[in-house]
Amino acid sequence: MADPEDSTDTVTADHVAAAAGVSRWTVARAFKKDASISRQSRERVIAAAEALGYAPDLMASSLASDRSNLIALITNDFNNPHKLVLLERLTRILWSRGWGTLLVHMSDSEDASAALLAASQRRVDAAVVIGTRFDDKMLETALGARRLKKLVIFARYSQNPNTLTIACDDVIAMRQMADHLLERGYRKPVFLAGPDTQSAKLHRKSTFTEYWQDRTGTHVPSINAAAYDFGPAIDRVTALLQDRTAADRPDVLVCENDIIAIGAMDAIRFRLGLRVPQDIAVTGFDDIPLSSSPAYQLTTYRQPITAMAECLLEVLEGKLTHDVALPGQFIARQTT
Amino acid sequence: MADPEDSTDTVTADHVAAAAGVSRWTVARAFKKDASISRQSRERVIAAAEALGYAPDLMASSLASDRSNLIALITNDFNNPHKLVLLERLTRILWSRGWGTLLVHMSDSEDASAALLAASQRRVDAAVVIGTRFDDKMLETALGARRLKKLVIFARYSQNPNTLTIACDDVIAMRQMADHLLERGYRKPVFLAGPDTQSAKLHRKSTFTEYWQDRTGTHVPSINAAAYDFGPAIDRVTALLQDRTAADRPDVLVCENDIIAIGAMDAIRFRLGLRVPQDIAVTGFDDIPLSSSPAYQLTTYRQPITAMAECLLEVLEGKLTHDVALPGQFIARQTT
DNA sequence: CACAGCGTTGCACGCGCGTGCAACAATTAT
DNA sequence: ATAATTGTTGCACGCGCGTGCAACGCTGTG
Repeated sequence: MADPEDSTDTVTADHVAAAAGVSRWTVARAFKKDASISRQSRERVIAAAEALGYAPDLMASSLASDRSNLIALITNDFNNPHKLVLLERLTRILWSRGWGTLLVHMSDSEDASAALLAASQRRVDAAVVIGTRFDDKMLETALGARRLKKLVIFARYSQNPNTLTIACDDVIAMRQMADHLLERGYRKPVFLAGPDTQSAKLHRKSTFTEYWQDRTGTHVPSINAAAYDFGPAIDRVTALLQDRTAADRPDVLVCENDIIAIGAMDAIRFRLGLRVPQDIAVTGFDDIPLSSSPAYQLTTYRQPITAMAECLLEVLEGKLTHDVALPGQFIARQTT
Repeated sequence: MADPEDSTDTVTADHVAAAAGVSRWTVARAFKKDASISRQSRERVIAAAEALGYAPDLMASSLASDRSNLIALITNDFNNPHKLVLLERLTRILWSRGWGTLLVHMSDSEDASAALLAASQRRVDAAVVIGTRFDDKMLETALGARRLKKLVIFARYSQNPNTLTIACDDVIAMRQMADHLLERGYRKPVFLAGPDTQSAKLHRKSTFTEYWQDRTGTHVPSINAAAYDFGPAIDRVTALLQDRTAADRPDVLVCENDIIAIGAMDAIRFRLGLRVPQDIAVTGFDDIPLSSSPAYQLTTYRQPITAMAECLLEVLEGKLTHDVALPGQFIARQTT
């Protein structure tokens, strides 16, 4: 689709150098932030580059240096709309700071190795696993085989020592959530979690149940949805609640995230004919766009995605080398 | 995060060649599909590569050849959950065929140039604009400045001659939708479209209104939501319907896509206190996951994403050089 | 006027692999 | 047995740019 009348192929730094009457390396310097170059040289080069339509070839640059300015964004769970929010924020912020983002699909846990391999073959400077459950051991073997400079777990926790975690502070969040529920008079919560995995999980369930135990002395039962999706949540909640009398029901379903909470609400309203929050209250986590729609008005907790992305930038620049858990924002709506 | 005890840095084809007792080029051949190489050589090389943990450097390969096997996926509208479906399908299929996907955020129309520039700097083999409205003229100037091998418009239509369109066949789809509505007895549709743009739009509105005119002789009024998001759709539909008597209302809202249809349903049910479909019917387009939830049960039309992705592969491989519009699947649910 | 000090510029070499061709070995036909 | 054919292997050169160093020119001081 290139214009045939102008098939100068690619214009390289050499062409610009010739046009500007300098050497190729001066051209490179003109495009480098803090390079040692005089103002007039830079201006001449930039003008020549503009005229020729030159832009540095990042791929060749990656080969010559040992930085690619490429980040692999690895995820698998495309059912949760929250992923879209994460992807949007990360790509926008990363690109604005000069990082390219390679989107990699990790279809299943066994596939982690392939995903990491693909990333390393592209010379990425780091791989970021986004809000995704995966098996920690699997990850370790994958890491062993394919060497990556950095591996960041984003919006999830991992115990893996070769890994850096950037996440929302589940502990602060769930305590605030519990305080809110106690204040509103709820006394019989059930925790609805996603699929149970060995690791890289969230701390929401354990924090909530332990804190609730501490404050009230009562145990919080918990159940699992088969996937982080509303369908399985509907099934699980329906199975939990059907044939129960009002006295026998929980008074609030504390859900691990919004998409599950939305499934829970659908089950409560459309399968069981009950009302939210009058019959059963519901809370979520993430504050996905749908949660603020009039149909749901979900009480939830918003992750500090932008702040987390800023942390990621610092990690990429090597300024940050330890795990980070950031507080988000509690959002009370109509479901509690 | 690399193991310190094994800092062999990167292992190149030369290392494998030495280990296998062949030349570097034989190593390259071993990894090439239809290369001229004997079976035992290949096996020796593969074994050596395995032992050393070698995988070809795709970045260096791109530099040497003129193919990067990289595709830029350009999008801007991260509000629509359908984007997540598109991204998931495309990345999965493309990676499985050896293509890497660079996710690029095109924040606004003026930014198209920057997005295309970023893509070209990474030497992408093609850029795919995904289900996104954009200004066609803007795109052309951007194309002129930064040369790309191929530019594909995916899930949208474009008149731009330098562009290839792969989309769902809106004409077939909307005629089927209209037939369905006529059959069910609806007679007063209103078309709810997204923001009005000059080009790269969809053919849904024009097809529906023209076909309806042909079959019934009546004009179809149409309105626009300010964005492809449920919030603006709620506002627009509320403004349309409030203060109207039942006789004065449309009997069906034909929406350009599901997320707008869901906003329309929310407005009808929660703002106006009416029922779907008894008071007003609603149709969508895309069949996003939420549309099948018990809360919505939306009548809609599913785009043939997998088939479209297959077409994209053929375009990338140069086997296909003309626009494609593929039929999808009509899905009748409870909102009509 | 000479010299140090500094800002600026040029250059050899290499990053890891692909292309196209030439040389070579293995196989078959004459 | 020799020549022609096919299959297999090796290699020079280059892709576009970064790194580190050496050389250059300029200013100001003794």
